[in-house]
Amino acid sequence: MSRMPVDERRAALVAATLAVVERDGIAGASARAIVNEAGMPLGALHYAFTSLDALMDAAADAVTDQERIAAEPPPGAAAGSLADVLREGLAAYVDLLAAHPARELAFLELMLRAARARLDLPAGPGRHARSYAVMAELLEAAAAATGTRWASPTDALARHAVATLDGITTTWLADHDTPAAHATSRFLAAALAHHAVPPADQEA
Amino acid sequence: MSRMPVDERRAALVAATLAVVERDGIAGASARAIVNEAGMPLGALHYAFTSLDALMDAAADAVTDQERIAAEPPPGAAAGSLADVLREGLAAYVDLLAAHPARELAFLELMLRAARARLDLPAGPGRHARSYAVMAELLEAAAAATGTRWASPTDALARHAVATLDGITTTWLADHDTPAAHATSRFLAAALAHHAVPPADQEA
DNA sequence: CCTCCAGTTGGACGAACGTCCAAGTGAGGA
DNA sequence: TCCTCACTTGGACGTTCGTCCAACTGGAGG
Repeated sequence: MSRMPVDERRAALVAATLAVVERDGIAGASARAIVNEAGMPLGALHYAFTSLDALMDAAADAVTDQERIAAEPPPGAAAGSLADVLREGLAAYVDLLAAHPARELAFLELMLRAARARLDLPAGPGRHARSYAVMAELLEAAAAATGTRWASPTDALARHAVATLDGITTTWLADHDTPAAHATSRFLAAALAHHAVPPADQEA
Repeated sequence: MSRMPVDERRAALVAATLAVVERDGIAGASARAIVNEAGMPLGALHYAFTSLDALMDAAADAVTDQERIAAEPPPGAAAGSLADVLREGLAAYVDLLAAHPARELAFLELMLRAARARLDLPAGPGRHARSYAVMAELLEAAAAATGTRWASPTDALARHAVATLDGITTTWLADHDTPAAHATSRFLAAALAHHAVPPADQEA
C-alpha cells in the first residue's frame, strides 16, 4: 500500500469493515481482521483512524449514507394503480433481503452499535434522515407516476415506511419466512395507499 | 453460592446476562462481567453451561419466550372503537420503549446474534412464534371487546403487527423521535383496523 | 467424630485483542 | 548520485478474553 491518499485509505478500510461485518458479524470485526481484509498492514488502521471505534463509526455512517432502499424506477413503464406500484417496489426490497440477508444483518448490527452510543444523548436529528428523504422521494414519484396525490405529508409516511421495512427485515431474520415477509410488504403497501387520494377525487 | 440447584443457577445466570447486555451491550457481556453481575465465581459459568455461547443462546431464548408485548387489558373498560383500542395498546408499547430503550436495544442485540447463527439454516420454525401468538390473542381480544371481527386471519395480521413494532423500535433507537414513533403506531393501528369488518356489517 | 465425595471454586493458561512506537522505506530536492 | 524526511510498517506491550482443572469445602453416612 505504498503512497496512497489518506482519504482513499479511509474509504478502503470502511469498505473492508463492511465486508468483514457482513461475513463474520460485528463481533468478528477486529482490527486485524479488517486490515487483513483490506490487504493493509496492521498499523494502517491507526494511521488513518484514531481508533477502531472511530473506524466503526465511519462504517456505520457509510451505511446510513448509502441508499439502502434499492429504488429503481419500474422497468415496465405503466405499472397500474398506486397500490400496485408500491407493492412492486416493496416486494423488490423483500427479494433483495432474501437474497442478501447477511448484508442487511450487518447494517442492523452497525446501526444498533451506533444506537447504543447515542442512548443517553437527548434527541439527535436522526441517523435515518437520509433514508426518510429517499423514501419520501420514492413515494412522491410513485404518486406522480400513477396520477395520484398523497393525503398525508410524505415525510411522515416515509418514516412509517422505513420503520416497517426495518421491521420486515428483523422479522425475516428471525423466521426466514419469505412469503410472510412479502405478505407484510403488501400489508404496508395497502396501508400506504389508504393515505392517498384516488385518481377519481383529483383536480380539487 | 453454596449448594444451589443447577436450574436455579442457570436462571440466575440468564437474568444476569440480560442485565449486563442491557447495561453494557452484547460486546460487554463477557464471562467475567456476567458472573460478577450474578455474584458467582467465574467457574460457575462452565459448571452450569457448556460455554459462554450456550449461555447467550439461553438468554436469547429467554427473551423471545418472554412476552415482550406488554399487553394489559385496558383499565377503563369501554374504550371505544377497535381502532381506538389498537391505538391505545400500541401507544402503550411506544411509551414503554421510550421509557426503557436500553432493554429493547438489548433484546434486539440478542435477537441479531441468534439471527446470525441461524443465517445458513434453511428455514426454521421461527423464533418469534411466541410473539406472534401473543399478538394474535391480543388482536382477537380487541375485536371481541369492541364487537368486531377480523376479515383476515389473525396470525397473519399478528406477524405484520409484530414486524411493525420491531420497526418502530429500531427506528426510534435511531432517531429518538417519540412523537414520530407514536405517529407510526397510529399508522399501524389504522392499517390493522382496515382489515376488520365494522360492527354495522356484522351477523353475516 | 471422622470420612468421604459430589459439588464448588479461583487461579492458571494460551490466544487474541487494541494501541503504540521505533525502525524502515522510497520519492523528491540538492 | 546522495540526502532527507514525511510517510509507512510490523513487531512489542499490557490487557482481557474463554476455557479448563486441581484444590478446596461442607453436609451426609458410618
